[in-house]
Amino acid sequence: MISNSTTAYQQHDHHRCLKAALAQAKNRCSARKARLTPIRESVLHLLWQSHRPLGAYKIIEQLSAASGKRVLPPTVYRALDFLLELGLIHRLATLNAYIGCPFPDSVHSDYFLLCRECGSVAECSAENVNQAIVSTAERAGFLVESQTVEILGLCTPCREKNHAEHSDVGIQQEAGE
Amino acid sequence: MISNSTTAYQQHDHHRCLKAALAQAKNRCSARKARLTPIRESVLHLLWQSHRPLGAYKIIEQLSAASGKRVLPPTVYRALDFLLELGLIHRLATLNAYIGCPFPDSVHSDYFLLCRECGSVAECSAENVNQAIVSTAERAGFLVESQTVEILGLCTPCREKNHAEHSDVGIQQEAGE
DNA sequence: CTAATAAGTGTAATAATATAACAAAAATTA
DNA sequence: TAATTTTTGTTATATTATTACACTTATTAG
Repeated sequence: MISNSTTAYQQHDHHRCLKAALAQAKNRCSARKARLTPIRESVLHLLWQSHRPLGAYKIIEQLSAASGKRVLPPTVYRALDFLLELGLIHRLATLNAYIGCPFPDSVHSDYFLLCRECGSVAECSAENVNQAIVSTAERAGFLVESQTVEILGLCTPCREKNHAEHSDVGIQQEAGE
Repeated sequence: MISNSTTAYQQHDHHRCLKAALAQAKNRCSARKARLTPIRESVLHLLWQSHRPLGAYKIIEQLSAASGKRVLPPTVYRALDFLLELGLIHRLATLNAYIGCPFPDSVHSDYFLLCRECGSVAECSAENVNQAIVSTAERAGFLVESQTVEILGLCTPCREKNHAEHSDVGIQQEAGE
């Protein structure tokens, strides 16, 4: 299993994530003889501002704000299509939103852990999940070509925060007595 | 594992699917003291015309055509929300489309097998897939609350048809010589 | 190096999916 | 039957995404 769940949900030097992502993107582009133009790089950069996915129109807003001129939908969707094509980002179907791929180089049937509290999303690739899906599909006579697996729930920090809030009630009672 | 893959992809007495679905819906509604109004029943009925999911606006079209008067989006979305709430239908995030649930009564974390050729969708509930997802998420410190699993590929009949088409080429070559 | 071609961007318009807000009608409950 | 709740009708609009065509910039062939 590979996963970026630790960095995605916890305090970390995010600058390194960003830098790594941009470096990988450049590698991948030169390998494929594809051009990482300023617009495309800006969009990728925006998506790597955090581990929270961004909707296309948020990207349009932010890009407009940053550049000072109105960026229109096709500009952003074209950049998104390019980045998707190269496997540098993913689209989250349940959110209609986009997120940078932390490991574009390893071939992976990936799945996503969406924290409903903090909004951060980690990406995992687990052979056992993949196997379970493929083998179960096979038993139904179905040939798997691609998978969309999006898991909604709570990451560790948010779960701990929730616990802490609940125990506050206890603390208040103690304080009251 | 439970699944409706056989009926979903193959010739079958679909009238039985429809009848069963409507009966289950009525049961479920009376159990929950919810009202299966004519609009709601019509929408469910439309979704059970086949095993292919329908977009909301297709439903609007068909409902308008059937009733002779213009049905507007909120009418249909409200019915869809009601049916989703009761677990009688599902929304497929990757298609922005809706489909009847073949086993609303069994609690299930379900996943969907979408045939890209014929468009039919089967629903499965497999404990091993569920376990793999939950346990792998756990290892990432993530608490699973709900899952969206949509698998794109080919069902058996469509795979066989594709094979047949490919061997046609061979037959033509033989015929040409 | 320049012309020809391909790739990328700008822009306007619009498609497709979904929701908000409020009024009217119907059903349920008191 | 009156009061309340649930459902539906209707208008308007939000959100996400694409089409089509003109224009510019970059790459390639000669």
